[in-house]
Amino acid sequence: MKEHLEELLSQSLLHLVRDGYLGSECDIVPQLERTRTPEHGEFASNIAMVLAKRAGKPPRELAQAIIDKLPNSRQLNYAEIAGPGFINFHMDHVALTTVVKDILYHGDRYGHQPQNPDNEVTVEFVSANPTGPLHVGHGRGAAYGASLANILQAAGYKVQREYYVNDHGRQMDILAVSVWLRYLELCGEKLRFPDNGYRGDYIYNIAREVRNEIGDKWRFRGQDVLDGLPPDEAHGGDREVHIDAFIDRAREFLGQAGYEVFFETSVNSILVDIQQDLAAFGVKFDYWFSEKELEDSGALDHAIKRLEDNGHLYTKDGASWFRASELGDEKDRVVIRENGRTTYFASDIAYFLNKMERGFKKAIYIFGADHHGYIARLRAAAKGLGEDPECLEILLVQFAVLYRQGEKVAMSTRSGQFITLRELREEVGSDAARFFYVMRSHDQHLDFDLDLAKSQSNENPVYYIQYAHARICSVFRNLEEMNETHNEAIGEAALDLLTEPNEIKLLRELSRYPEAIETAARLRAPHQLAHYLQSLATEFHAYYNSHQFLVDDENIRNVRLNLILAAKIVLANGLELLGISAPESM
RNA sequence: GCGCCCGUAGCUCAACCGGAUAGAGCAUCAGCCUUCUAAGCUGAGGGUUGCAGGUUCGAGUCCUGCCGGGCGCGCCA
Repeated sequence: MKEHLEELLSQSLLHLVRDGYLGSECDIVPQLERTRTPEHGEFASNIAMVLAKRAGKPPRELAQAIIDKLPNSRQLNYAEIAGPGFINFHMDHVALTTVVKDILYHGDRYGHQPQNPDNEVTVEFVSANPTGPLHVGHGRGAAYGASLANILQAAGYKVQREYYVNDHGRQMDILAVSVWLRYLELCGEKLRFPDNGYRGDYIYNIAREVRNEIGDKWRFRGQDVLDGLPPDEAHGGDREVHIDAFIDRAREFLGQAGYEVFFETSVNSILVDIQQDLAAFGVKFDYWFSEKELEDSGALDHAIKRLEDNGHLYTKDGASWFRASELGDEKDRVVIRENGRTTYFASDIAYFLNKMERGFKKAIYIFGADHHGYIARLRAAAKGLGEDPECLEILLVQFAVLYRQGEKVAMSTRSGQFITLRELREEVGSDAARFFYVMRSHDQHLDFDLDLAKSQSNENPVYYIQYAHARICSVFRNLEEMNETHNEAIGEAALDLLTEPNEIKLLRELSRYPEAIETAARLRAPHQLAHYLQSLATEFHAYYNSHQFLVDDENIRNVRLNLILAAKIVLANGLELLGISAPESM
């Protein structure tokens, strides 16, 4: 409906340009937007006010000229000037009822654009280090990323969902050592656990796993392990120095083979856990990208060489630096350390280049708000690589702050004090959690009241939407019990009977779905879809309460069934994109 | 100190390149189940969009300053 109007407007403007009314050039795309109130019709355009200066005419006069040149259309009832120069478009009834036909015809494809293979994007999200289970902070990124990816796909993008696995760095070493220490404890050794180690219960579980596999093969006397290590923070030392010495000690005692057992088992065990967790949350990835792979495949060297060739690297203090400050970052960045190892940032650069070389037009990154420093850094990297920085898009998801009994819940992975995504899912359910996470704009802080989510889960807005879907299903069940069938053809022939105010409002809402998808995709705003579904459910519930569907008159009955079937389809489509189930009954 | 994000109803939040009378839910108050699921519906009250300027036909939205909150500023990952 909107597209049709845009076409009409463009033709009118074209006429005016040809007649010399608007001056030489007119490349302005007509802006159409939904009106706030029905008195202003379905759509309004401010085009006359925008072009008034250029045309040298008062806005209202220009508006009249535009209206005069509008081609005839049976969908458009009339257009009128309002206020300072708005053009309000009042649609014909047939334009609204056609929507029902469209929806029943297209089914779960309604409102979704055909996939354009030339518009390929990669969306990277979650990418949490495999050092522990996902917590509720990761949940928001997961829900947001998954929903956004689905919405982009519905809007016609070809989407690849990626998870970057940091299976390489020092944090992983700390993890392996933490597991080894817990393993020694299980063997009966008494050791002091480092301040900087990972403390969660899951570390014990992995240690137990290793021990079940290989018994006491890697047991050493606790005293020998600790002997001569620099003091930990609690004893007046430096926790980083202490843990690094511990890592060296582990490599020394365990040897290459033994160290790998702890390292690999830890990473794999946690990764599998994360994968299962996300799958149960309805979040699927097309590609789990391994950081280690970057080094092994030569992609890392390749990217660094590209920077070098482009003249963006220099050497200082034995390290290799990227001249990021000349490309918009606040300071230069090390890519190869004095000790010869590449930095985490070097991997980021290589990964981005890899994405571009795989042919993506756009690489979308979804990061937690604490990563905002990455924006300038990665953009500099893109420029340094000679890639278009416009291909890089970083979306920051603000923190979800948990509240329990009115108190902020403190969280830290290292201390093992966090609420896991799994716990949240089990407590409030996947559907409610998915909805809560995306019902707010991603750039807003999210207050997640656990007690409220748990105790009052029946009042979650998600149930309101699902209930609308279930009610419609119930109507059709009742129809069957009455030994009646729904005849869509009769309904379609009777579309002009949909004249009740509640029906008009529902029709209007249904016609807005394609626009909601388009807006949500363009603004990277799944919450737009969440809000749309809420107001669609509102219109349905209002209709349900004011009119009977299963009436004797077969024209009215069937046309109303057509309408609510259309509503059911759109509700299910929208919920699907948000990763939420559409139950047949509740 | 420097940088990024945010500030809208009692609470949690919407408001699509700057558009018309700033909207929902929760909470509060008053109503609606002999008929398709009351996890529902109808109605009411509730606002100087943090403050002060500026830009223009028009500002919650853009610019400047201030106030308040969050986060970030490693040869960490």
